[in-house]
Amino acid sequence: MDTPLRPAKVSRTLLDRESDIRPDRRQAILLAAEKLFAQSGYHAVTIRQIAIEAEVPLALVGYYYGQKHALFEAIFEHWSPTIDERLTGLQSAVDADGPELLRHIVEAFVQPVLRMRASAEGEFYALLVARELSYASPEADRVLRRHFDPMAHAYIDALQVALPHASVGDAAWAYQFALGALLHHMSDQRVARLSHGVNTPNDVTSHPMLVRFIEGGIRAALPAPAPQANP
Amino acid sequence: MDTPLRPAKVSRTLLDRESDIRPDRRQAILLAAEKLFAQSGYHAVTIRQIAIEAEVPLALVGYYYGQKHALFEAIFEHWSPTIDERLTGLQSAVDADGPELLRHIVEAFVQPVLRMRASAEGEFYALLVARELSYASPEADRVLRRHFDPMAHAYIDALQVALPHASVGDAAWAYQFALGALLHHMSDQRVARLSHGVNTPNDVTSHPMLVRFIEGGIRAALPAPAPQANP
DNA sequence: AAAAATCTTGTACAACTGTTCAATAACCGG
DNA sequence: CCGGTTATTGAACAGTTGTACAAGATTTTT
Repeated sequence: MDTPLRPAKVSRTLLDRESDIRPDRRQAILLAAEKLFAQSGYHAVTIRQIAIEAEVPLALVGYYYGQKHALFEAIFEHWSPTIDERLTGLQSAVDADGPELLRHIVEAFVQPVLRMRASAEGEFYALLVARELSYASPEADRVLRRHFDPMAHAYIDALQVALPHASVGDAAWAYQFALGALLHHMSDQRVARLSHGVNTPNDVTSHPMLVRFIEGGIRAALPAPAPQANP
Repeated sequence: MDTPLRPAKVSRTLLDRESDIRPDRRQAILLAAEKLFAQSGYHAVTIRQIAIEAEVPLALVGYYYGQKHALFEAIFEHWSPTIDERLTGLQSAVDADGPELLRHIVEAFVQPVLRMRASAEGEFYALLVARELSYASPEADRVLRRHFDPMAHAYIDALQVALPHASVGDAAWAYQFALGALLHHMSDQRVARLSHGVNTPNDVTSHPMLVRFIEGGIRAALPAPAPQANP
């Protein structure tokens, strides 16, 4: 029933020497699970596949993470500091205020995710978030409520600061539209095909386009009396 | 190896009497699979669950549809006429032309899907499309290429007609952003929670907001010299 | 009514699933 | 070097999975 929760690291004298003496197989399992879950989905991946990808024996997966759904949730627990970073980044944008507040909010919304998707470490986590959290499964629901709902509320509140005439409902709709554009941009693999090879999935020129799309979309969707003074 | 492909209906004398004499268990299986696949995902659903949902014995699923992936693809084959309808709807919008062409294209893009999501028959199919086709699995890839790529190309071409200064790449990015907003709006189940109960998933007031979001987003994302004459 | 085609069903199987456990090895502070 | 903790491993378990098959029931055609 009770599986060893992070039993190792605390008793090691020198964490720096870990990589010299023994490879960190705990993290290897987490990375393998992250990659495979992102590529094929939670239920399509077996623990044996994860063990093979991580190059560890099967039983070690259960030793470190217990049941399969605990391994799934451990991935999001591992990345939860990045959510705090996103929240502070949003807070800076809101505190700065100014006439271009909405654009700064959108940039704080989009850029950390795009950077994560482009990095080698965060590539599969970004894919995982985009693909796997849309289901109404108990696992996805728990992850959403625990890790992502607070951030969503923060962005919705920020949108209302930037657009005072928008109601909570309007801001929530706008957030949902923006989130959809962002998440689909993470996981889409057709863009090269559909553009006849012109676009590539990680093309940086798409980043400012996505920011303008979301900002312009929000301005057009919400009934704003006068977004920029023009008397 | 070879399973009976639609063996029944052709030999029936009166299709109208079918419902009187015997229930259409073939369609019951398809509907059950559609519902369960949409709710939990392809790999999370077992053939036994489908059989129970359809109230048929287990072996009947394999009798009608063969292997599991064939049942999955049969769902999209069943709905393929709706894609033709969307294509003709887009063609009408493009043919009409006029100064508000972009808005009509966006409406032709959004409205059939929203209507399908709101209907009792198409509810789960819309969910299925939004959730299950983002993976790089062989099944999803085949469905995308066969059923959805042609429609995507048609919309990208239409966007270039409405915005002559946009390149193929620009139009493809815009289509991807718009598709993301639309698909996430189909599958999201947090909107009530995030809006503190103000919004509901099938609230019709969100429809014009989504249209304005996508149209305004495209206009802002793409470098348009003068979308509306204003000398 | 006989024959052929189609539909229905219980049952079985081999492969795979997540999970557990006892035994062994490695490491640690003392 | 020694007890105690942690890590590692192969093996096995019971349950579930997709799929196939033969036998029977029903309908359609001849």
